[in-house]
Amino acid sequence: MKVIEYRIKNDPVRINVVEDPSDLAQFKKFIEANQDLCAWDTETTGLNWWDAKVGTFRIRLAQFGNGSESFVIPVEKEVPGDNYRTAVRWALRTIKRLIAHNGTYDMHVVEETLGVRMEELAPKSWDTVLLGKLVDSRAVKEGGPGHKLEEATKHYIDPVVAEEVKGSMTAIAKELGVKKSEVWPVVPLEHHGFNLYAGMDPVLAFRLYRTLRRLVPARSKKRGLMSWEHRLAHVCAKIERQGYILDEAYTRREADKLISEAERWCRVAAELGVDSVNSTDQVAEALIERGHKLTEKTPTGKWKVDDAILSSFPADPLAQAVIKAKKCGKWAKTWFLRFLEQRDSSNRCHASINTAGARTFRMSCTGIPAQTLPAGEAFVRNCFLAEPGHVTVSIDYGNMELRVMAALSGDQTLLEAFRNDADLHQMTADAAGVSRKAGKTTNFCVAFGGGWQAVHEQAGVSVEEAKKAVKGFWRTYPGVRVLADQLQKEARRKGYIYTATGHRLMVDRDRPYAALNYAIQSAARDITARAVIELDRAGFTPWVRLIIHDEIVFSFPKERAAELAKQAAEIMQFTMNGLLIPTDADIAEGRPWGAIYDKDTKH
DNA sequence: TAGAGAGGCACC
DNA sequence: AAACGGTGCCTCTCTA
Repeated sequence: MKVIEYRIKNDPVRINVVEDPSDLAQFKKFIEANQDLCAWDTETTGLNWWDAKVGTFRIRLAQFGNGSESFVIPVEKEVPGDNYRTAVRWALRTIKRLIAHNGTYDMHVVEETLGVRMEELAPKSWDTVLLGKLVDSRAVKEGGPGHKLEEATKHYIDPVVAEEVKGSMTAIAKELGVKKSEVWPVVPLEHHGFNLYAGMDPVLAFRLYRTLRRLVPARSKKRGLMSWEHRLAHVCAKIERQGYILDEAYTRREADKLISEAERWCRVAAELGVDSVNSTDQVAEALIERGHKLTEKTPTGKWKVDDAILSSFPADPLAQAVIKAKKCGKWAKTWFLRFLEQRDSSNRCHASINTAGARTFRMSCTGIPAQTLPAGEAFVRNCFLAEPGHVTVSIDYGNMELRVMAALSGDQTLLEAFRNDADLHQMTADAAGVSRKAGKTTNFCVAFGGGWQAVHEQAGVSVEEAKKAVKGFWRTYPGVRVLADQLQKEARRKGYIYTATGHRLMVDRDRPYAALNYAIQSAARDITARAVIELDRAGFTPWVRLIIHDEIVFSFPKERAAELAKQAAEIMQFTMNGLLIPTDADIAEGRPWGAIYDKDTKH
């Protein structure tokens, strides 16, 4: 056993690094003594846990600890009897309460590499990222504590420790002469700095747990949010695990087409003097040289050269080439090539779902960036297929955020409009004496915390019409005014608001108007989250593929698709303060996700 | 040479 | 009185 002595402020910390199977006796003693509550973590070769089957992803270390002592187990090292791996499996199953920082990842790791199912661990896990979000959901750049281990350590424990831990892997990479992103698979298991870094993780997670638990607002606790958020995370981890089938042939074909198209337009641009179409500086300079007048600048004083500006020179071959080259290149790399790179050995892509990603707790999704795929068309969505013999089904909420606004405010006119299925956008337009477009944009802008300026820019209507529309909105729906004022007052007085479900959301002092949107957005997220949990209870999770704000995508067996869609839609729909948030199911005729759009366009 | 910031563009 | 909320990700550019 190698022992590393460390200090957090003045508290001694002891890190025991197992060097020989005979050291495991001491480890087992420690686990037995700490089995009621113990923190853990893993170090791995990379992030793609789904590649464990093909061996390009491996677990290297597993660590367990409390606030003052930890053990580092070199699981990657092969020893007779497989003792290290057996000991880790035993520890994970013996500990009654596990603490981890972003534990979903580690659960994927040990499931794929050690065969410990996440179903065994998730129900007894606390995740310090989720607890941190409940305390303060803001990122560092938003003035909050942040949620990475280093950030949370800096904010809640000790900045010196955070700096040393954060800096240690950078220093090791430098020492080994590799990039920081490449250090994980090559750093020797017994490297002192690596052992310190690894051994400190569970110690910090344990300390964070103790601190954060106390700081979770009483109201959130009373509403059961701690366990509710963990349950949601568990369901989403199962969705990540099963993944979504990639249509490899289609994806490759479309990628190739886009790449050659992009190359063709890049050559045209190069002949006209721009060899880097994504460089706004170059493009601006070339356009000016070609005699065009640029008028708009960015906030930092550079020439603005976006799609709208490029499109204003329809006769210029350079502008057109830049538009096409950028679009094709971006689409190829962001969607098609990325999916091909990310897929596992059985051609499935695994999204990474951050169940409380945004400061409003809205989920965010990477890997399959489901929330930013081009909407309303099949092109990119066709990369993903329902299982063989299944069809894609998409169920979404109708007018979710506006209905939530109505339900939260209790505004009688809005509620009445929704109950009668009235054309709300026309209603706003008529009440304000403006166009339908101005009315529709106003409805959304107000829910986003916007004013006439936003309506003017987005709807493309005159300043006068925009002002008239916004004024009309507040006059017509006075209940929303009351709600917005209450929330702003609360935000100004306390610096935060509580949502309908009991989440505390910090509001910037200089942007109190954002409170209305936070309340709406967060409540809407909770309705979708509730649906995800209820669908899981009803056994639907194996069919869930993606969650996209107000939409859930399923792969249902073809013969049962209509029946299952109906059941799922009923589970998802929700009555909030007496107002129904209805759901609508789209059943595709085939396996590709995009087929739901083909169906629409046929009619 | 990695990381951060900015610009741009995809979405709810 | 008025105030546009929340994301992911690619590329270029500058900095340390």
